[in-house]
Amino acid sequence: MQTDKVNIAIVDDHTLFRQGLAHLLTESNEINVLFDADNGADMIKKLPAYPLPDVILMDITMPVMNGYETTKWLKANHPGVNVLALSMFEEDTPIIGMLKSGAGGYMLKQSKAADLVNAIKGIASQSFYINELVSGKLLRNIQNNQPLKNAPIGLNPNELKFLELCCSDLTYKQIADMMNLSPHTIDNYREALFQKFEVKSRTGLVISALKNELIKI
Amino acid sequence: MQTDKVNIAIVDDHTLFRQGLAHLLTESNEINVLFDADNGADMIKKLPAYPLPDVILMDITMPVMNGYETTKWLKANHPGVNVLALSMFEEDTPIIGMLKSGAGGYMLKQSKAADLVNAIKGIASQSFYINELVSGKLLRNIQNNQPLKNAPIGLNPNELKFLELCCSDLTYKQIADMMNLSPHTIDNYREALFQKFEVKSRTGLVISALKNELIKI
DNA sequence: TTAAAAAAAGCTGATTTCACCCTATGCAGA
DNA sequence: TCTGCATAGGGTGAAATCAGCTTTTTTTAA
Repeated sequence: MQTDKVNIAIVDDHTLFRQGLAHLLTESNEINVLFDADNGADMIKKLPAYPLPDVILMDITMPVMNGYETTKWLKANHPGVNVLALSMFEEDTPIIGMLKSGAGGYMLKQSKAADLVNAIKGIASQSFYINELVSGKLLRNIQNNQPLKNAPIGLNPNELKFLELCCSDLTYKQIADMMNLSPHTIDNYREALFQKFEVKSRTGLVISALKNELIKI
Repeated sequence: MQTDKVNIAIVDDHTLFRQGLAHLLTESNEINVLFDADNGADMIKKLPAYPLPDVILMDITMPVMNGYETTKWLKANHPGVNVLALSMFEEDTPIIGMLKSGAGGYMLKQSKAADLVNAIKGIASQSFYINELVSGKLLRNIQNNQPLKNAPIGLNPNELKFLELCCSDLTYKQIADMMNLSPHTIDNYREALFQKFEVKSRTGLVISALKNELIKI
């Protein structure tokens, strides 16, 4: 019946995906899509105009305000709203990162629609939804009992800026100039990021950053 | 009326996107989605089971068989079927590349649904659909009258394999070992690809390959 | 079968990147 | 006040990467 429907919102920067998903979910008759938004900032702007959603489907990499920040904002300002992360990648970092930011579940865009509907219903009723993908990561996290990337998203604004400039044909020297910093300082950033991402080359860094949905190309 | 509907198929490896889009387009009442497929090989398998589509919406980067190959196969085996490329990027290379492969149009996944419906109807009736994105590229192609990347997709299997291995933490030496080639030969590939992509570093190469939808991470 | 083209392998040197070493400053908490 | 920590800056040397050119082998086409 109408009143039992789960009210959701969708935040993703690809219009066709977002609107397509809205139609797909609406057809399930168990979900009501209140609104959709292009990115976190857009969502914050639209939020007051609608009833508070039960669940928000959240993309991670988006322009202006990404999924990590937006989820943290939601938990600070509307702790009752549940967040279900939607991503293309199944790396440790974005999964743990989104959960730590406050998401109650993590689904791949390669999922089947029925599984997504289940996840939305689960998260609406229990505030979390642990699928195999997530439980596997959590289990390994415990079994290895080393903290296993539980704080890998801690990038300061300068490091993030550097990371973005890394994804280009620019040399480190050129990046240093663009950021008005000494090449040595840039080298510190490089060093720090190599350790955080456990990579040995700039290329590895770029690939990791993309898979961890920290940057967008 | 029913019989005027445009029959289409959707080929894309992200299930939620593909199915969402199918629902979205079905609602327009002008489009009938016959079937969808995970990649080119899957499409070829499913094609005989349905009436021949008027238009096929084609993603570019897909596992097993990508959009370029699949479009070429369609033009060779079912020249009457129109292909509309769907991509996240607006680089020259994939646009020109898909058009050369035989696509009749090119749309971004950031497009609005109404624009996509227009493109589908246009391509169904005229076999092509030239939006601003495509016409701009074509115009520049003529104005600069240098061939402007009209043959940038010409990678042999070894180069493609090398390109994929480049998107990692591996050193060139390790790549040479994995491909059972001398590091010097690898250096030749690197040199050739740097020229084709007009880049000066391995990082630039990786970013270009991703934007040109030649590889998938 | 011979010439041309392409692929593979090689060399050298300049530049960039990588890995470790260090110091100084400012700020928060014990 | 002292300590720890994060940020910023600096230096050195080894390794990897980049750029350009040459040679050999294989394939293709005339």
